[in-house]
Amino acid sequence: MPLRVYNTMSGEKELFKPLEDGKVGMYACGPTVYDVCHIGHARATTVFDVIARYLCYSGFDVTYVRNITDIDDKIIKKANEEKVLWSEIAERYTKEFWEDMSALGNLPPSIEPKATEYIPNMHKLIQTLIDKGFAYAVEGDVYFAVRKFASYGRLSKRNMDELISGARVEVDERKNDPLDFALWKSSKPGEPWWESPWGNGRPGWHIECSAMTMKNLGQTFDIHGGGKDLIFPHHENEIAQSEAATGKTFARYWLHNGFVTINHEKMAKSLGNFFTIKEVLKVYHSEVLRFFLLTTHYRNPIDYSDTALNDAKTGLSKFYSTFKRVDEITVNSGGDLKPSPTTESEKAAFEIFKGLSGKIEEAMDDDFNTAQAIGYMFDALKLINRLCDEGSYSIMSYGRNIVAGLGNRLFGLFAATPEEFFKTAEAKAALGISGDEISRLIEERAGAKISKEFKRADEIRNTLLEKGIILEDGPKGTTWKVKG
RNA sequence: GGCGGCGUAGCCAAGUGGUAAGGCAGAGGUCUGCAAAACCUCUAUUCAUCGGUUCAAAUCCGAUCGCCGCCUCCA
Repeated sequence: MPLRVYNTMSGEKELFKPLEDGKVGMYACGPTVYDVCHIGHARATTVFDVIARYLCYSGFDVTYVRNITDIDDKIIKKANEEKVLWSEIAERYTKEFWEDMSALGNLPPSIEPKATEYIPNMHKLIQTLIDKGFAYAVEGDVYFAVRKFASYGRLSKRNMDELISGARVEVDERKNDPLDFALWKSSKPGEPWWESPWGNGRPGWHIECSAMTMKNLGQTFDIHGGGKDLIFPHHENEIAQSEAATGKTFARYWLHNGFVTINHEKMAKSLGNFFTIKEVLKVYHSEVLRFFLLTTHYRNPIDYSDTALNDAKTGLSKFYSTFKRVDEITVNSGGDLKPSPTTESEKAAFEIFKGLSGKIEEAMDDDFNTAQAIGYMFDALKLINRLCDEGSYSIMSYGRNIVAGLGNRLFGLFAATPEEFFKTAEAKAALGISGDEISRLIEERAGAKISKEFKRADEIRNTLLEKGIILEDGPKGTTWKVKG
């Protein structure tokens, strides 16, 4: 099955064919490090992490570049507010970002360039644009002349006249045209600056991405990704300045993820309706958040709510419960469980498990349809449980390994052992009762059950249930978990 | 105002021409001291509405209604 991806540029799903056989160059816009990351950042990075994982899985030699914007007006503003150096802000939130990524199970990109490390590259690019007549310098600022770039607006599907008539374009007298954007900004007193041929200043927002992609991936590369909100003006401007400078196609496939919403409104700092990754991870296991993000197709909006997260938690727990169940049986039956299907039912199940990767690949090949892929994993899960009920342990164990393996490799899930997962999930649920107390009550109940004092046994179970603890009587005794 | 997108069961969500995946919640059953978990069965003649194209449409086209996003920093 060939991979097809939705390209924002064409507005259609296209057959994915990299520039160079077997190799993929991919760039995703990373964070501006001026504050802690919220769930929107979690989605974007998780989406492109999974895309990078899948491309690797598909056999491509992937160079995945994700930048860090470490100089920007917002960073300077924050530094002024706190009366510290801008670099201190950038370093602090870069560290926070890395912590979040690691907690979320996102793999580090192949290359993680920082804007400030590419100032000379930006200068060269800006000079080329001036030489070619696409840019002009005014009093230490350098602007890109949008009108000179004929196909401006192709990605975001707008034309320049419409943009002008939109009332929200800022007016800056020094620009030749209101749509022109800054490539280089002169520094005001007290602001950080770098030397340049046009005077001391700092880079404009868009130029860094062009400089970093060209240096790391070449003038033309395969995939450029980011949130939908970056389509205009950021990516439009990247295309303009890059293609004007090189005369070549910039990125060949443009991928954009949808927003995380709350009550169907975009999660945004300005609306104050955002949750930081760290806040959410205090209450939910990181894989719950990851699972939640992957159960909706990456281009669609996803609405964040406690209900949605709890549903995700229930769904993910179902996988871990099954793994736990299988592992206990496997350990009890002393290891070596090579799949040896004998009955018709086992043979059929064996074939289904063998075919699971193919089904999931089919889903992922269709513009990275993680939602459908996870649906197939649920089907397989049900089958594992049934085999478990029927005592077909070798096939059951085989299925467990297939599901856990694919889920881990493709989606970054199931990295924990079931014990770790439930322990963490329980700890995060902020119980009103200690683990020791629960253990004591379970013991008391076991005694009551032996002496057939079922009334007392039920009393204990109900007491715990009121505190959100569900007891499960299993072959190895009673275990407990937190109500979802 | 311009541009883009979305509207699928109680909720979430796949499906983009061939007769509605999956999850959560709900009902019944098996199992259990009773439960929980697991499994089995059931739960949208129908995909916002109205027209059109087609042998065939949730899927394509047009109109209408509703929601959201971008046009300013934004994942």
